[in-house]
Amino acid sequence: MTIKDIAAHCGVSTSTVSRVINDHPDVSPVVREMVNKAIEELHFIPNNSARTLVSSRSTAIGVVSRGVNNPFFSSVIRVLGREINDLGYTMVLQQISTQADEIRAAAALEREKKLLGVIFLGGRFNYTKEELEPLTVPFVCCTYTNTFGDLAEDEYSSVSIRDEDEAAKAVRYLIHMGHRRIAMILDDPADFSIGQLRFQGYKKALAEAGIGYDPALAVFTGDYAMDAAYDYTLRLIDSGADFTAILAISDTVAIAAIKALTDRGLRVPEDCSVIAIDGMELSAYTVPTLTTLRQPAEEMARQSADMLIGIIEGTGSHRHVLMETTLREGESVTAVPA
Amino acid sequence: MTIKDIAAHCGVSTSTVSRVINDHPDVSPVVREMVNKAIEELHFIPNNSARTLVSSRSTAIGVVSRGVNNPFFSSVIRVLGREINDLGYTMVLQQISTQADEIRAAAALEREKKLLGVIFLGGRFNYTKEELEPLTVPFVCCTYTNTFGDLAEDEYSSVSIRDEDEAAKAVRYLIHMGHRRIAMILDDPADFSIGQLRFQGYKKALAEAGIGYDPALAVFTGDYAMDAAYDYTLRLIDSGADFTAILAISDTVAIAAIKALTDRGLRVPEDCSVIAIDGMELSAYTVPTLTTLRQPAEEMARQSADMLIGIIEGTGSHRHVLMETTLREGESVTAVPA
DNA sequence: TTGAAAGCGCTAACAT
DNA sequence: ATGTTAGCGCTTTCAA
Repeated sequence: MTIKDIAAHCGVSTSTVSRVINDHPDVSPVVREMVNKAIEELHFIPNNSARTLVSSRSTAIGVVSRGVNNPFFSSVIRVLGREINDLGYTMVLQQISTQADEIRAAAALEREKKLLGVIFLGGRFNYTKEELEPLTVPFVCCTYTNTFGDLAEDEYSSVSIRDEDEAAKAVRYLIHMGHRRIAMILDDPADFSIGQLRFQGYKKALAEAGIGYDPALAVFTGDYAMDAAYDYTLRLIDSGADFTAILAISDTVAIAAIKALTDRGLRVPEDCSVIAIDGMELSAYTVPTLTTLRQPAEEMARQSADMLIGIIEGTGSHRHVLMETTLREGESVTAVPA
Repeated sequence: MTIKDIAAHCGVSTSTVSRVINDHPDVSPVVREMVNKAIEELHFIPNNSARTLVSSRSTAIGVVSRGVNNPFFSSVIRVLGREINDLGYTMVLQQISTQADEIRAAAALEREKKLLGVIFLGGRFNYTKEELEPLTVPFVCCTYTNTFGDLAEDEYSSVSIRDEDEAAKAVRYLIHMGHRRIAMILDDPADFSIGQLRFQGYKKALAEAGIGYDPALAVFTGDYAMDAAYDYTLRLIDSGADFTAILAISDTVAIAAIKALTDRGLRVPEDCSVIAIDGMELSAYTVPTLTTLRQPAEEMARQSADMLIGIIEGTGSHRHVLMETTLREGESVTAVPA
């Protein structure tokens, strides 16, 4: 079943059928109607490869997700897939490890799959112009932005939260609840990524409140793995450090931390409060439920896809969207007895 | 940069270049070497669309995942993506709701994207030959098999666990621990799917042990959603039903159930034991950690992809692989005091 | 408004 | 072992 069959069936030329398929003007309503009916009846689906070949224009949009075990990304990817499909494109998903280079991966993918654009999930924040040369299609950073790099604002798009501010917000909330000895569990304080920004926010909020930063309360696990988060929290406790609250960089890290606290006989939140940033569904059902700053994952995904496709179709331009988290109060934070 | 440029650069014909690219024999080592070098140097990447068009053979493998919120599937999809890529194919992912028809989705995808084959995640167990006619490429059912349908064994592949047996195993474990009043929380006892099979296993194990099946202890939530699981568990408790243990159909359902028990002042496992089937990483860090039958998600994904590609490449044939779960003992099950 | 015809980049006979 | 050639299904000038 090809465009030829439809043409023959309708007694018109293939070009006319092509025009109908591509919504070109210059086709009489009668013919258009007829062709559309034939397409419908004969269940004709245009050959994507042929279209791509001749117009050298695919429908592929790449999604490069770094840090494979992040459940937060799962929901983002789900929405991304739906949105990309609904708008008539195809998602090409590539999941790479935290160690891998997302730019290289995207550049290779771009050439192989003729990508129209790329959405990055969980990349670094310090891209340089030079580094990005191999990538010739527009891209949007989803859940982060190029804080530490030298990219111009109009060279890329981003959808993110103010990581520094949000972490500060979490700490302020703890301080508001009377906590002053606040630990933080994160991957890496100097990774030019989310960890670094949130760590800055943590220190900033402490400073604001006149609380000195105590390195003994900053725990660096190297990644977002739960086993590491658990182990390092145990060490923090066993070190004899004095703290009444913990800010965890993610919900999963928080859950592991709560487990560690519990296993050492500390009650959450009575002996130690725990707050995180993410807001995954599951953490609303843990014991205790997690108090967390909820990122609007679905909305961020939708915006990313829409923006990229807008740019691809020439109807939009590069923008930088900042979203807000919302505090989802659970049972893991309590006020410090005066 | 096309095959022509390479040909010109090397002073050979395009067919020779094509042969090198496609690893055909009949090329002298010298020429092959030269062409490969040129490809390398000129950073040539063959145009996928042209290849697909002319050979009417794409590299696309469809993955249709039903039941979008299943975190268990996330890890399966991750491995699927990696495996499919590594073997030189492209994963086309389509996530559909539990209400949607995976066969229709796959058939549409097959035509649009010229799929070579399909991997189904979380489909129904009762396909009929007729129903599958629109799907003309080989497929494998991952994490389930066509127990209730009329497909011949050599018409499809599957990688699954013995759902009935595994559920029975879980119940036997509880019985072994001294429990006799055992509730089960599942989606639907007659969905021709995992729920139905595991429910049968539950009843079978009870019968074996001479324990009567009590409908008051079977909770049907309609789906795998955590909020429903939570609500229905509350109702179970509030109904005054008498039970000392719960089998949950999945880890997430178990976590929601534990939350409900806890919120009603029941301690897990002292007042009620909970066991589940899945074995996601996160449930090893909940309070209490979940006792669960771990499904080998990664291995199941790998096998599914390898089998399908084997069939596509003509080196394998349809098979039905059954995997075993392993008991991951957590803290959510305890023996009933004698 | 419509049709004829020239490719898009590649593969696979078929020749040589 | 290598080259010649005819398309794959579609879009897009260009001409009518």
